[in-house]
Amino acid sequence: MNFDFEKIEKKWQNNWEKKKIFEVKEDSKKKKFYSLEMYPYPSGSGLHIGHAFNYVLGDIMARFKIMNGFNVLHPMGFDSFGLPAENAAIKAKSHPKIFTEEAIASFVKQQKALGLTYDWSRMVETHKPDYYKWDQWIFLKMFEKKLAFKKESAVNWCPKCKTVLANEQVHNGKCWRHEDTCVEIKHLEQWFLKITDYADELYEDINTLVNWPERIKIMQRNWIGKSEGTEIDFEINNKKWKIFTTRPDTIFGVTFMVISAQHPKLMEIVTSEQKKEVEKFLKKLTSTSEKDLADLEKEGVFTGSYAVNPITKEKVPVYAGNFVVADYGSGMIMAVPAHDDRDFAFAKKYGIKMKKVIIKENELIDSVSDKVEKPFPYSGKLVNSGEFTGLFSDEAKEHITKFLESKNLGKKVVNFKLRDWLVSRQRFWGTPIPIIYCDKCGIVPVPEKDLPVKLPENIKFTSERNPLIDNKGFTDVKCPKCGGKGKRETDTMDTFVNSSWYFFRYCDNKNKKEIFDKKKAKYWMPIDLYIGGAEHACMHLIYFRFYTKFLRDLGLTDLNEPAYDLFNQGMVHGEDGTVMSKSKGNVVDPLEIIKKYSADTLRIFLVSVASPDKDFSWSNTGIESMHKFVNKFINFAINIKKGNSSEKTESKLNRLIKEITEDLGEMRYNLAIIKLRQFIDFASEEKEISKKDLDKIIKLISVFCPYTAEELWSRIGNKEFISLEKWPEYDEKKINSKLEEQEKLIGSLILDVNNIIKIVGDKKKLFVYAIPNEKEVYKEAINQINKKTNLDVSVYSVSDKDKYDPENKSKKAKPQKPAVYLE
RNA sequence: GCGGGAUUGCCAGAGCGGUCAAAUGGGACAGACUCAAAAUCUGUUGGCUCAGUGCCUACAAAGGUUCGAAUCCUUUAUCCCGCACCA
Repeated sequence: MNFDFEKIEKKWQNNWEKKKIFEVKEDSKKKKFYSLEMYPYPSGSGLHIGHAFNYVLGDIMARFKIMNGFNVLHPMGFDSFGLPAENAAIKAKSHPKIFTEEAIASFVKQQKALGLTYDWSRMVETHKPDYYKWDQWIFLKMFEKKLAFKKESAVNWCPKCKTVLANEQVHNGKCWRHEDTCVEIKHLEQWFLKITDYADELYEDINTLVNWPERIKIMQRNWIGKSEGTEIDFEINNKKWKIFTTRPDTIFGVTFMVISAQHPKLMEIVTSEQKKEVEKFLKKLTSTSEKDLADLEKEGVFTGSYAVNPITKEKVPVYAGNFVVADYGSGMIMAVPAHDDRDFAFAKKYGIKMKKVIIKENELIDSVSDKVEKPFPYSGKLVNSGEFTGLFSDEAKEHITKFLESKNLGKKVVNFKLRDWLVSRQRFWGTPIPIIYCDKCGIVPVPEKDLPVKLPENIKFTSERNPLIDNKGFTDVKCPKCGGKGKRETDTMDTFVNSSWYFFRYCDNKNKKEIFDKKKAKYWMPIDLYIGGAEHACMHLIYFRFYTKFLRDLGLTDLNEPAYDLFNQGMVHGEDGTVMSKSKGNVVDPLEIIKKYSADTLRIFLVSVASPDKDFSWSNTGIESMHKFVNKFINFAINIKKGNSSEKTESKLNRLIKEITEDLGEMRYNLAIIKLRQFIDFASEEKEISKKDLDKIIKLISVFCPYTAEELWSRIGNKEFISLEKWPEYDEKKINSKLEEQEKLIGSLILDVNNIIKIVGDKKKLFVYAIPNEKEVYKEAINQINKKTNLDVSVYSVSDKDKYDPENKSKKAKPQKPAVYLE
């Protein structure tokens, strides 16, 4: 067989490219489908098998949709700003752009090899000024609306990345890029995006994402962390201080207060007598900050001040504590040691008194002792709570809050765990923040007409710090307001900014006048199917929702959400079942696989092992066998005689089309492939098949194996690209259930015969005794039975007088179960 | 600690109330072809019984719901993944 995969792949790649068949335009007459895989960071080590899996999943859907008449937008781009390229450049004393563009070229080459239906004319590269210009533009819009702002706060600093990180980029106290590196807490002035303004909407709209995986939604809900409670004013030194609590029903149990050690106004509370103690404590904190945060014991120190409980008017001591989060709520809490585990631990340690105010609902008030042996942090019935005694927690929460509201001492509020997004990075290879500092005018945004603020080409990585700082050509500018001396901001933006809206730019990537054309975006958006890994649940997948909502508020889109359908693919593990890693030596390189087998073999194998949302392990024998199947398919298509299809073939083919069409729509690629294989096993045994049916069969495989399909398609005499052909339709009427029924009967007969042979040993002749009306079924199948059993077959009806039946087996015959005799 | 998800035959992986001793692939074994091998094809692959439609034990473990459970519920165990002092 003359089928050189390498040549064929090149040939069709070229043909597709020359004819630009995957380039698309808006067409209001056609239904659109936006199929998107998360764009990669173009790392120097190239495309790995996980990328390949990701892209193939999306590509199969894209191809399926194209063939079903959709106008399919299937673009690809690169998240090409970022640290690895910068670090490589520092090492080689070069420019990150060089590394980045080399890496992109190699990515593109590999992606093209995979036979993907990308519209390359829409490629987006975030490190190019014509892209990041619009990052800056959005930043200015946010600045205008006070959503981009600068503030000093305690921030996460990764000593390895030498930059600050967003909350989302800190996992277990470590940097997301450096599992072995604890982040440090630094107090710095940094740029933030006010994502918290959208917290409630981001939280509530999760409910509209019906086609997102449940676990991603749960993760986002946890991350945004909406909780409803009460804000209460406590008086400290004649000033009101707010606290947030979800348990206002325990307010009679407050025996102390704790203010966060990081609270910016901590010192206002600290009395002069306690100042030394507090400062000692704070020092100790910074030295422990590098320890594993999770194991920190609850510690604190008395501030010297007392707070007045707004309801009981009791005076309770105020502590500074290490376990109170500074920027959640108001950074201060009311402590109820009898009903909270943490408060209990703290009170025990410092010998603070406790007061029981909640008991179990079924306990009697009088029978309860005042001693607190362990905290009871649940809802219950109030005791020792003045006029509220006897109420259940839920009603008490309401009544107490109303009471406070009536006295103007508190109110119902909603709080979120979500923090503002820290976007400043002290690194070179990112989007410059378009801000100029002027001694006279302060913070001045770069005027829109001056965008983009370009990264200089001519830079030197001399010291450890961001080379922008020492680049006078970059930093020294005139103030756009007063014309005086100004200095540019040298921090760049988090790369997650770039990826927060790239999917909009695909809709109109060459637009020089606007971020994108509203009409074009309206046509293509939202993303119909977004495929990527689950690791972005609380980073990219929150940010891109935030940006979409912001763009909507700018009037650039009507959408509340960028993607209503999200799919998380599983991980591809090494053959040993563990995560692929160089050190384990179990890495599979897609390029090598393509070379050894073919891109089609790789594609179809990747989606054949398991359901695409599940992790699966690479298998060398598995890909081997898939390659055999691809070859078998080719042999079948080339060698089968083109004539007429049997009724059985037609029946099976129509059922196959029906089922595969359903499976593909639901992304059950693995099941579709099984059915396709079974069909080919069957069809290979057929004498001939009609050209029309063969066409359909090749179309079915084309979504998995596009190169092979194109080649076969043209070899059997078709002119157009199969990639653009119409998906086959099935004819329900051709599905012959009678034939299917008969096949089942023959199958079970053969099973029985084999079973008997297993027991009694080899035989030569088979006599079948069917009940009269089934005789014909078996008669028609004589050849088939013979082929499968290698026996000389005779078929009788039980009522046949002249039948050969020496042991009188025929009397055992039943409907659907003929009697048999072997000799 | 909290919250998700998983647990199927030698392995991988379908199945998600009856048609299930459980698709499909890999592996293993046997057979056909061949001088032989590779490729290809066929069969077997829980146990017992047996010239077949039978019985038993089975889908992590134990209970439960049901006429009926791999499939639903409860508890337990193991594994994976997220969040971890958010008041």
